Amino acid sequence: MSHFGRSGPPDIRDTFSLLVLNISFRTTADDLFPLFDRYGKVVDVFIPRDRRTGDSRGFAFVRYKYAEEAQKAIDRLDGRNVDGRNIMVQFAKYGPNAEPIRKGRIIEEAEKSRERSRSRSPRPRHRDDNRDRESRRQSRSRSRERHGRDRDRDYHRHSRSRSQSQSLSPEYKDRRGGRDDDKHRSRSRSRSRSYHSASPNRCSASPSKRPTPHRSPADNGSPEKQTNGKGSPPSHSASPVPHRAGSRSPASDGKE
DNA sequence: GTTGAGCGTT
Repeated sequence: MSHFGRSGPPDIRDTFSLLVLNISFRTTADDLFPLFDRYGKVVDVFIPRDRRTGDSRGFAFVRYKYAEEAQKAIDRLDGRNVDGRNIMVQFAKYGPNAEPIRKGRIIEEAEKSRERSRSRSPRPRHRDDNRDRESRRQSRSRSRERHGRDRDRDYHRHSRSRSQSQSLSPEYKDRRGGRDDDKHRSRSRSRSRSYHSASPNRCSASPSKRPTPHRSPADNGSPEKQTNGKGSPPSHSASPVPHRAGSRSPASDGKE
């Protein structure tokens, strides 16, 4: 029972994946198994680890055999204090193979055909009510990236095209002299996490609305204006020598 | 020893 995630996925044919977030970094699958297993039949528990360090990322995946048990576990374990941290249990949105998951269950072709006219609603009894989930921590930490686990992906992204510089230095913004626009740009601090397959319903945005607002051509024409106008690159520093109170020289360094 | 948004492996 302690070999979760060591032999790969056992069988995700009809298993419901639950995503457990906000778990302690010390929490292991073995610790979550008894907690979730008491509410239903847990098929497997997996906690993604870091490739470099191998530490837990802070979230785990619990696969249930039945959705009803999974839902019960969510309602029971969601917001529960585990290892000193309030864990958040919810249905997984994406599958291990980048497959879309519906209510924690991987969408299969067979099921899609079945939706033609079969079960009206698998669970029409209750709806996802945001009772105390809304009380989840609003204060999102400013530091989304601690070590840079997305660094690998961003690294490649930068190589392709960094038209939209996510990290805009304040100095660079002053150079352009357009702070107002920056504010708007700062608003859309989307992580730009383009998944392989996004939900169609969510992508049903108006075509007229441009998802990627390009900056005004005027800004592009004169992205930066140097007061000197000489065209000196900003990389060059204007203050070469940081003279100190007693500018010591190698020639007269004999005395302190 | 630390961190704290999110979506997964043999």
